[in-house]
This record gives sequence, C-alpha cells and structure tokens, in this order.
Amino acid sequence: MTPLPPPVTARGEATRRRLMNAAEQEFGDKGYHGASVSSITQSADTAQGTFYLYFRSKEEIFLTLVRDIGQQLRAHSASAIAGAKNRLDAERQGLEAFFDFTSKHRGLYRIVQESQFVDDSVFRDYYEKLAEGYTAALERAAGGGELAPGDATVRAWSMMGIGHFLGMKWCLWQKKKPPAEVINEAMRFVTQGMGPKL
Amino acid sequence: MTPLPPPVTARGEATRRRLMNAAEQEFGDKGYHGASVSSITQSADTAQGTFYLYFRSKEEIFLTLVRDIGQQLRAHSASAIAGAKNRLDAERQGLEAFFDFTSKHRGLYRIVQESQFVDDSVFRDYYEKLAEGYTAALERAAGGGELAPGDATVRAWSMMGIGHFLGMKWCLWQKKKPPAEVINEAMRFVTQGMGPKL
DNA sequence: GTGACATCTGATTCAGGTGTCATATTTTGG
DNA sequence: CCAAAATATGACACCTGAATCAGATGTCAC
Repeated sequence: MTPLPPPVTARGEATRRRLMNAAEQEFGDKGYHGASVSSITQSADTAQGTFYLYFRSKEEIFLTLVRDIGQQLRAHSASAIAGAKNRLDAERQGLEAFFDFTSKHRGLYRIVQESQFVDDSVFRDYYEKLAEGYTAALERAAGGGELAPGDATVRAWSMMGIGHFLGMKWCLWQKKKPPAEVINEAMRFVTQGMGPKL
Repeated sequence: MTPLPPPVTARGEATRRRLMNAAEQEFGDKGYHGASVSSITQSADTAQGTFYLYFRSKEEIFLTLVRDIGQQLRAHSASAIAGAKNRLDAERQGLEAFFDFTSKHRGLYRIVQESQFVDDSVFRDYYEKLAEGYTAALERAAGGGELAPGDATVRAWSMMGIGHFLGMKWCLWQKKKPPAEVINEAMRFVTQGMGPKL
C-alpha cells in the first residue's frame, strides 16, 4: 500500500514529525504491542484522529520508523568511516559509530529486532541493505590488499553479528558503551582471529 | 511466582504435555501475540479453562517453553562437541550443531528471539547461560595453548554473534543450512581473522 | 463401591485498543 | 478578504482475546 500523501503545510510537517518522534519513544520503551496509538498521540500532543491523517495504522508508522532508522544508521556509519586510513581502521570506526548510534537511539535495538515479528521483509531489508554496502567495501579492500583474500559476504555478516552481540551485551544490558579494551580485543579478533601461533 | 503444582495423575500429565506441544506449534507458527490461549487449547483438544490448571497465563507457558529450548540447545551443543580433538575443531562442530538445531527447529528459534519482548530477563538468561559455558571453554583452551591468548568473554560473544547472523541469513531466510564453503570461510575468519599478511 | 480429590468444561465477563466520523479550526492562494 | 483545502478534534462503535467461575465429570486409594 502506498504511503498516505505527505503533509503539504509546515504545520502538517511538524505534526507528522512529532508523531514519528513520539512513536520512536513509545515503541522503544514499551514495544510494539505495549505501545498504543493513543499513547503515541498523547505523547505527541495530538488527537487520536490526527494520527490517521499521516499513517494508516500502528503497523504502518512502526515500519516507517524501522526504515527510517536504517537510513539514519547507514548515514551515520558512512560519515564515521569517511576519514579512515585503511579498511581495518574503518572497521573500528564503524563499530564505534554503531555503539554510538545505539546510545543515542536507545530504542533502536528493540524496534529493529521487534520488526522481525511485525513484518519480516522489512527486518530483512534492514540487514540486507546494511550488508550490501558492507560487502562491497570489504571486497574492494581485499582486492586492494588491505585485507587478506576471503569471502566478503561471510565476513560482512560475521561482522554485523559481532557488533550486534557486543552491543547487546554492553550497550543494552550493561547500559554503557563497550570499554576500549573490549573494542581493542574485538579488533584483534577480527584482524588475527583466535587460532594458535603456527 | 512459583509454577502451578504439577499434575498428579497420568491424565493430567498427558494434558499438560499436550498443551506444551500445542503451544510450541502455535507460538512457532503465529508468534507470541498471534497465538491465543484459545488456539492453543483448541489445538491441544482441551477447553479454555483447562489451560489455567497448568499455567497461570499465556506468558507463563511461553516462558516455560523458552527455558525448555535453552536446555535442549545446550544439550545438543554439548553432545555435538564432545568428540572434538581441539578447541578450533569444537568451534566448527558447535557452529554446525547450532545450524542443525536451527534448521530443525525454526519455530523454536523464533520463540527464543521473541522472548526478548515478552520477558527480557528470560532472554538474557538464555544467552548468558550459553556464554558462560562458552567462555569457560575458551579460557581453558587459551590457557592450554590451543588458542592464541586473548579475552574469552569478547570471543564468546563474538562467536555467538557470528553464529546468530549466519544462521539467520542461511537457515531462516534461505531455508537451508549454510553450505560447507560458508562454514569453512567462517572458520578461517575465526581462526586467522581478515587482516592482511604482515 | 465410595468418598475425596483431581481434572475438565465453555459461556461469560471484562479490560483494552483500533480505526471512524461528523464537526471544528487553521492555512493557503487568488 | 473569502472560498477551498488542509489539518485537527475526541467521543465512540466495534472487536479481540485473556482470564474466570460454577458446576460436571473422571480417577484412585481404601
């Protein structure tokens, strides 16, 4: 279903944005089912009916939010990586940028992960888009000798997994960014692996 | 809250088991919110009220199921690893066992992920229990020279992340176990990393 | 067989949430 | 300044599904 026509007026624009912000807050705090359209509109300081001027349903605003977050994260990562000296440096910056983004958007994990159970295709898209750019960059780097030769797809998904799980353990559960030792150790793992000296 | 007293009779035992099996099916197919107590009882061929003899709520049976699955997976992994000749071999077997379990129990996998949004502490417990054994094994291996020295906790969580993401991409989305090349490539990554030759 | 206890039943109650609509207000363009 | 368009309102019709309860039926030890 095509999205509802976007607002034409500055006022409408602002209202729609308030709804999106409120939705991020509510969904992040209470989850998809715990949040209600009425809690979102209350938090956005609009009437119930106003919501339906901009979104067809609770599901629609939720999925819009997931796509939005994906775009933001990709932009955030891209700009964080821009000044890297080499690919391994980029990997470190990317990891740090991800943890950074996560701290600024506390609800990110919850929203993105939960989207899996609301509309799997949106969730998949989130990670596949991320993996796409990632894979291309790794391929380039391996071709240029900045990395050892090897399959970029497996590496990209492995890296995303590492970031996800370290972020989950530290950012989410211990409520702090992974300390430098953790990032150093992760980078050592990513660079040299954990196999014994030959 | 302590669980409800278990059934005393063989009949009660059987009914409770039917409910658990039906719940596994329903939750796996429709998710936590999509499944209803009435769909579970219908599928288990009992009345609505019977359900509440054995479980206080839909949430309680769901979380019971998650804990069950955690035990199953740990047992499955432990026995798969038993015959490994060294730690890196154990890592490969463990990865394969995980993909195996995931492919065979796609519904169960979904249940575990969704538990994050039903009761975070149960979800956390699932991964922390897994990480606990994992970390200890890695520590032992590094001490014994089977692995390069390095922090076992970061490695354990990184490994779980890799397994999770590769399993998601292949087992869940492409509906097949990761082919041998993928596992080989992952093991190369885990063993040597992707840094350039020095 | 009998009484005590365990198990089962399913219509009903009840809380909560979604999406609608008739009406009101604000903004825009000419 | 006015008509048309855009935006906003909030009460409420409607639906869903969890949990209850009063009563029926089955099981087992003695």
